[in-house]
Amino acid sequence: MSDIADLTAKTYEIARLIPPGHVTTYGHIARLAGYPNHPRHVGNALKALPEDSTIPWQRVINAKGQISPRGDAGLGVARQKDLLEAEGVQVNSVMGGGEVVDLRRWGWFPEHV
DNA sequence: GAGTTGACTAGCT
DNA sequence: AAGCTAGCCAACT
Repeated sequence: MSDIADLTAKTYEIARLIPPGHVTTYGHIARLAGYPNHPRHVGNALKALPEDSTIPWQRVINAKGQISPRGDAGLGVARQKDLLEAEGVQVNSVMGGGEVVDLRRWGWFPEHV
């Protein structure tokens, strides 16, 4: 079993632990999983999820608190924003089409799980 | 099998 | 305060 498969599994496992109404970052999940230098793969693992997955991928955003775009003209971003707002997370629109969450208020950053 | 890409970050300018 | 650079490493071309 490769380390990466382990990280992918832990990414999903940790994502499920994020409480509704909170968000965390790619880098933090990578750290909790024990792979502090692999934040990119966390994103890669999440983008591979099917749309009807039970994993709350919408609660994972980047370290700046922004919803990362994926070159689909913002469709995925809009869907993610909807899901977060439905849980009570405030998502602020930024000029240019970006969406941002205040990590000081909605962030979930446990030391370990 | 080498080069490019990316749902990232931390640090410097 | 906002933007750029370097570092990172698996997946894809």
